[in-house]
Amino acid sequence: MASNSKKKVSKRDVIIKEAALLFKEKGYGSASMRDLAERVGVEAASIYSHIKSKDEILEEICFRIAGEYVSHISKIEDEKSSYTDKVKAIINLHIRLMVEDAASVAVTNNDWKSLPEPKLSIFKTLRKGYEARFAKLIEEGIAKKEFAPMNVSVAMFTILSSIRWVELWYNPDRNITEKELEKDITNLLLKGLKK
Amino acid sequence: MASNSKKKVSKRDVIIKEAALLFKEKGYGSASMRDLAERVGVEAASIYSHIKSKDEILEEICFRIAGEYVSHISKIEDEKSSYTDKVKAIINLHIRLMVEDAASVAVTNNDWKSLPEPKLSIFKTLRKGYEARFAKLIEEGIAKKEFAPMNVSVAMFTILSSIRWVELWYNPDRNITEKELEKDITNLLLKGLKK
DNA sequence: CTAAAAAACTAACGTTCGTTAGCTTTTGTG
DNA sequence: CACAAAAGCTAACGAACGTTAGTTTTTTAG
Repeated sequence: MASNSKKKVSKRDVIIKEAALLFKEKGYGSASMRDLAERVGVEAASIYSHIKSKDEILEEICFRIAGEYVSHISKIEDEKSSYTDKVKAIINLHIRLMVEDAASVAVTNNDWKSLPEPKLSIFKTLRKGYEARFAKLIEEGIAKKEFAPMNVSVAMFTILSSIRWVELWYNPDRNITEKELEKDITNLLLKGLKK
Repeated sequence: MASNSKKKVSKRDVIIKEAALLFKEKGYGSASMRDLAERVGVEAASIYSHIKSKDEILEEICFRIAGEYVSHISKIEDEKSSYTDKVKAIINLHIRLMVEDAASVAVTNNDWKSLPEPKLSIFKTLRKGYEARFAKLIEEGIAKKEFAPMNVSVAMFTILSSIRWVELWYNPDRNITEKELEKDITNLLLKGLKK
């Protein structure tokens, strides 16, 4: 019988998804291809029918997530809204990505340092660019008196990293919805920013 | 007699300090004993004159940091001060530890998952206990109307993880002092908490 | 149904890993 | 100075690692 009805999820995607879970659990350096193979239900060597190397998996995870951030911040910059709403949109973006794809976000946060050159340098540049654009929004918000004067880097990094805990804590069974989570975190962080 | 706890910095301490830097840089699983030996200026096998295993180094780092947190929160609980000041004291504790021993704190945050059982379970219990005590302070602060009503877990984890970025960013050469850093972060987070 | 393409398997490669054994050198103490 | 303890060295072990080669099975397409 036909095993695929429509657009099927490729085995490659299954491998990368499972790898994200594994890397999150054990850390990239401590996770082996044989661990991964077992989870996928296949011999270790068979994985190489779908991917070129272990490094390639990490690259794919990190750059997909980085791409999500970068593509969304462009939209946010272009919106005709207050800086408060722009920052709110960034916070919501980070929470949504974390909730929707916790494993990949966690791996990107924790294991990007294991990217091999030259991908490591490219990733760092991407991240630095994203941070610079976020910082600029905060800076302009301060200039327009929407936010209180403060060290822009401190504000930005505090906001960015304050969302990381969600990875360790959130799971859909908890009696708090994504919406409530967003509301509470956004409120907590925005009050601190406001003038 | 062993010159362990006397005046001089033992080689064992040097090894563990260097290991913290190495583990922070590459991640525990990706760092090898030969990497570590090279940094210490010794052959890999010689390290085993001072420590029992690679795992033991990770344990020592994680439990020393965990101990710092636990011992300080007892003092903070006992102080006769407002809940605002208690939370402020916890934030300052986290910032100070991060600035004073960035590498060990980073390793504890990133690599505790690699602790071997039964140490892993013990560590988790320690951390859960610490979090429960911190949460209780926030809860009481809300009850006493010092803080606005909100989800206690969300507030606690947001505060706890918001300080982690300092590891990636802070270095003594930056033109911001630890005091300024403390002031800005504390202000940002406390305003969000306040009623 | 057939044949090619894709994906799985077994086996093994060369490396690197954490660690041990056994010997030599350095250091601290009386 | 004597000499034991501490700390270093070289060599090597077995295990695990990422990965490749070669073969067989499964899936896909005409």
